[in-house]
Amino acid sequence: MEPTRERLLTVAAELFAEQGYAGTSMRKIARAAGITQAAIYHHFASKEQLYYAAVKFLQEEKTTRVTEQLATDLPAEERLKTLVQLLLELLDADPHFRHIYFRELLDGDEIRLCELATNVFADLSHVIEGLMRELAPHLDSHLTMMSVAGLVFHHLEARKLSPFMPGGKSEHSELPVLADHITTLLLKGVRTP
Amino acid sequence: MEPTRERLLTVAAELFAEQGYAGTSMRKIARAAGITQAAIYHHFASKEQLYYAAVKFLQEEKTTRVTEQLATDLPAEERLKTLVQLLLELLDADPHFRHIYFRELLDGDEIRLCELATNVFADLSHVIEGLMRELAPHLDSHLTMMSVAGLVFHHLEARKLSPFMPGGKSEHSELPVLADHITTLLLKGVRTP
DNA sequence: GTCTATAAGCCGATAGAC
DNA sequence: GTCTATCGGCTTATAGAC
Repeated sequence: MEPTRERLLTVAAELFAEQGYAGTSMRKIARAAGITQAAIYHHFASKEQLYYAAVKFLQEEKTTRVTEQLATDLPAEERLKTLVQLLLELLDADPHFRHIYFRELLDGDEIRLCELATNVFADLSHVIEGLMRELAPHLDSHLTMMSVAGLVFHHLEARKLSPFMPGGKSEHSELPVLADHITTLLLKGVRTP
Repeated sequence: MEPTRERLLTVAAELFAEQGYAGTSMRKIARAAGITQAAIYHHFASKEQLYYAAVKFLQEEKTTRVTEQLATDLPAEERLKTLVQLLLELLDADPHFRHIYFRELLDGDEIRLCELATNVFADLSHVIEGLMRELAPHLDSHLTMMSVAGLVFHHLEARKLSPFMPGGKSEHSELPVLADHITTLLLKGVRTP
């Protein structure tokens, strides 16, 4: 791919993730990419098309590592631990992807959400759903998978809010602490010591 | 309160929740409120002050019902069921509040998140945290409380995405189904049938 | 492939009449 | 308390030179 086009996609994805669609102007993107605003239109027909392309670009090659590391013959409980830890690391390292996920959940129409599910989450969600079916055959594996996603995404994103909530401590932002909490909750619930 | 001011707060809260801060213009708000854009400035000094006031307005009297219904002498497990069900109903009925929560999580600075935690969530979060401490003394009650919030918020918001994810069915959008799933997961985890 | 220049319109905010 | 009119600036997008 042409370097300018790729640079545009990179900076656009960052800005859209940080400031949202309406909050990001073509001028900001151009300045961050080191060209003028008019030059963007040589690469993309409109702001909306640039947004779509940037979101798609941000999503590529995101899920391979997780699916690979889960294809082992370890017991299901161990694979769940690995899964939660990897998801936390992956999404912690990529706040832009996380933010775009939330923004699409809020603003995305059916078409974009369908694309998100099929193009980005397809492999990963099937692996998670399969693991949950193996681990908890008596539960609805779709809902269990969505619970895993909700726990990971929300705990990571709520670290900004967490210090102001009752009992919030700085350790609650550490990934191993979150991983241990989520894994324990999923495996045993709140009742079993 | 003057009726125009209250109408402004209502429509502004809706628009900010639906389209975000940058995506909502003073002209849109004015049109929805039935006055001209300039007239808003008689009631609020700036767009930012209107946003703060609208968010605060949306948040008032949101938590009283939950805290009241949890102040019973039922066993802790029953109170958890009631809590999850009430939270789901409350947040399902108020998508604007839900969206503002996510938008503040993404865009809010420390000051606004601190205000959110103390002005809006204070009572409710303390009640939930206390319940979780009673129910699971061996776990970190802060993290358990944040998990409850994450599960409820995410399951409700992800209903738009859910149909495109593996195993997604229309029943997964029904509140009793979600309530049962979340409660079971919290109480027993995924392993116990 | 990038530039300058510009069109056409929306933005937040203000001034002043009523 | 709401209006009309307006300012200066920013927006997306296009035209045309290089």
